[in-house]
Amino acid sequence: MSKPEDISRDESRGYHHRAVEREVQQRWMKNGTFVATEVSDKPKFYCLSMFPYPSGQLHMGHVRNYTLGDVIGRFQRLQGKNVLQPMGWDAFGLPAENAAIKHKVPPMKWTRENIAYMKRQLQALGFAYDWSRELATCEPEYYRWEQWFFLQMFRRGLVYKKAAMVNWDPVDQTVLANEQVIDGRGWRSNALVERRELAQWFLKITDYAQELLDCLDGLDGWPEKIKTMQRNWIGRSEGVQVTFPLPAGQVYESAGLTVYTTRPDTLMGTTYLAVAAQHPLALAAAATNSELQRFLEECSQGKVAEADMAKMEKRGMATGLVASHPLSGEAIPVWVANFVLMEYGSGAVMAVPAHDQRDWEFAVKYGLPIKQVIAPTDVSGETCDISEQAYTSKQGICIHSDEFDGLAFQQAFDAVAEALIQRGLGERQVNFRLRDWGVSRQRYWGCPIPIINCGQCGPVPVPDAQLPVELPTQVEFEGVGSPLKKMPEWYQVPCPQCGASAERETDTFDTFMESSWYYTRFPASGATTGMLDARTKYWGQVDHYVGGEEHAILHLLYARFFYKAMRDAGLVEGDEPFHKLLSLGMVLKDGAKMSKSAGDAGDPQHLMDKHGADAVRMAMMFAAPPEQSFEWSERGVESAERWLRTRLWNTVERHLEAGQVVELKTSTLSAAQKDLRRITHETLAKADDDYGRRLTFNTVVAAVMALMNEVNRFDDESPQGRAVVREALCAAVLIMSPITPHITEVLWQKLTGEAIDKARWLAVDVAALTKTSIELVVQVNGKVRSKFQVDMDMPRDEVEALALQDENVQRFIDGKSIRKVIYVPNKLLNIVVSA
RNA sequence: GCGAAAGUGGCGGAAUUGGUAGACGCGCUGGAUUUAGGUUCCAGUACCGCAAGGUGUGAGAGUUCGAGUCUCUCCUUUCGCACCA
Repeated sequence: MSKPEDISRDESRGYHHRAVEREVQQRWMKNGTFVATEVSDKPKFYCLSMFPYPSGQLHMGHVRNYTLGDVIGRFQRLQGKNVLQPMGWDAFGLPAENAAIKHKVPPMKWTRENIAYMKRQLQALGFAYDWSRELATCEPEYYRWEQWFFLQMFRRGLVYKKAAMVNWDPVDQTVLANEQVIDGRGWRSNALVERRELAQWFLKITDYAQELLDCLDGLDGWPEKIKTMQRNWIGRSEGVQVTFPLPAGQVYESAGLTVYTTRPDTLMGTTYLAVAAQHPLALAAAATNSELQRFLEECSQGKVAEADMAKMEKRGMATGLVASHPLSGEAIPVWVANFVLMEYGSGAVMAVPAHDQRDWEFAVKYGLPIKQVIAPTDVSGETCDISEQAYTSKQGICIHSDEFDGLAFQQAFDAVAEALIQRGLGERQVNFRLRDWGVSRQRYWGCPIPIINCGQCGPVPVPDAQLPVELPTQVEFEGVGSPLKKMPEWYQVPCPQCGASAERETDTFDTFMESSWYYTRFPASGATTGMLDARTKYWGQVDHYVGGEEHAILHLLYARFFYKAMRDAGLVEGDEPFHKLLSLGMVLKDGAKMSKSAGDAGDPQHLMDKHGADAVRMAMMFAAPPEQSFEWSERGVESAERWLRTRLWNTVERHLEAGQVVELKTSTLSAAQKDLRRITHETLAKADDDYGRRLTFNTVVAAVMALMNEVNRFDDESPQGRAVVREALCAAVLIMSPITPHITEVLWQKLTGEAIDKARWLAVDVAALTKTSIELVVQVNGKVRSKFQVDMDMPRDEVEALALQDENVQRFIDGKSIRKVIYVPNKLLNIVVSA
């Protein structure tokens, strides 16, 4: 047997990642190995990783994301599935504009160059993508269908324009969606967000709020965490809309003031009403009250982000108006309060200070009455002291509420609602926290909104025949605002309806639009006569979607909404776009998230050059389970390369050098041979489960390492010994192949003479898993005192007798009486003795 | 404040159904090979203890023959939400 060091020093036979990876990647490209077709008798498997923004170069977060996706896709190939794994580019977005301003590079050129570089990196990492389906969202042949579908939604009443208070990012000079505002700051610029009023296009995602909520229950393949976050975001609540009549003759002439409450059981405790500063009633009252006018200005025009309002002191002012209680007729004063949101409900609330903490604080501050109408029951054991804080629990019964006294929450809810309905002053209502999706952005580098604004006809859709509305790529950048607004040659067009001179929308879409439907376009790649085609039906739902947990709400909610809208337009089948979702933790470096927003990007290129793509992929998979965030350490890559070279490659080489291998005869194996064979098949079974069900690839690597340790310990050059080793090596290579596809492709060829593409996952030989003897653990009072080998399925009394003879066991039971003995067959015997 | 998840050696992590805690790897220690460094190979490596043995999964209780795993209280960290009426 040759010594290992001989192999590692032999330049011609040793593992050289560069040569191996280049050769294998060229073979894949030449053979079109990963080009997917719709003609197959295998079950389809659509495996998708969230496409990247082409920022310039890959970072370690990309490497993790795409390796995990690739491992899943390649494992499914081995399982005999017809796998589609496409890749594309989420190519619109702010960094291209920033680069244009900074380096005087046109955004299209900058973006295409980045794509070219990052594509080479992805190819060097050996991902099994069908590159024939590559797409970039900034190309007109992609976004023309986005414009087309937007107009479909427009015709179906899912699109509207309104002047709205928007989150204005003063640094990026753009509008942000609520989801893009984090702690009052822009999600990308981190600038303090201001409030501004602009005319905006909106998509009616709220039409689908209930369905988006309900369908979450059916998404068994999604992490509970993500579903919870979406549920909270949608924020469904059940309540009652109550109208407080307004006596005539006041400055605000209206029959009543409508509020929304989830606690109609506390209606009798209402002591004042509060409206938002933007509420029409407040504006009317302010018209004759300059003090109030100043207060409203402070509330609305103060550059205050919504999220900051939470920390603000509660402030308010009486409007002078008085409403009457819908049931008791009592006079109820109307106040303006800065904590009431115009955007939610009706922009007005009934204040019940005894049972709502905000109302309580406000009432205490302004000396408003506090009337308790709910009392804790004796059973609940709760106490309340209204002078200290509000009693907000629903565990209690009504008091001081006339005919409702004694009712519990749900009874009181129903009874009050019924009383209001009968008087025509209320109705049951379901409310959502979710708001419609504002999709207009005052940016250049995005998909143009296909609308022409005509002075006569209003907003007119661009006719389908004129799509796409192409974004001009020859533009001047001055740094602030959109260049489109300075290009009359582009925006001045005749109205498609009346022919009068009109202007194009110069706003572009939120880039979340592109990523809301790209997964349906890969199957229909290149279709020129429609957004999608029959191939979309073949590939259907994405079977496994892989991406960062930071997209839990934004992207995943929009994509679900789009899919339902596409379904209702007859474009796709099914209700949900993503069957299973793998939500990745982040790759951290010195505590910072490794992604585009965090500066230091952690370019994997030098690691790939030095240690090879397989080593980088393996180190990434071995570091931690997918859902967990972890701090990246480059040391693991060196160690992965060492393992691939010394433990895997050299061991296979050594085995092959020793010559031919005879057929394995499982019936005549020695005990040691059976042991190795058992470990081989245990490893296969574990890898199968970890890859397919648990999605823990770190433990797959660990199991193969343990198997190879066994192979290296196994010293048996007999024909059957070598046959058992051959089987172990084949298993190790095959199991590793989704993670390290290059080296394993070469080794598989060497071991079997066949291409690994033709290989199927090895079947576990159940017979090989059986043991003839096991190590039995003997405990005394739960502490391990002895271990010995016994025959499998040895009867209890024999095991017990053996245990009681054991010297060490005797020491611990000596002089004590045995109270009971627990026997777990083939595992453990616990002798319980008294002191 | 509310909600969710997580706390295991020097480090990353394993322990899947309540049954031997620390798999696998990194690092470290010793040895071999080497002119030397590196590479590679072998051995050791939770803590205390010469040993027998004892202790040990954030802290404390509980259930159990037996708890990293289940229950309760608390602490810490991370993430999400945050005047949503």
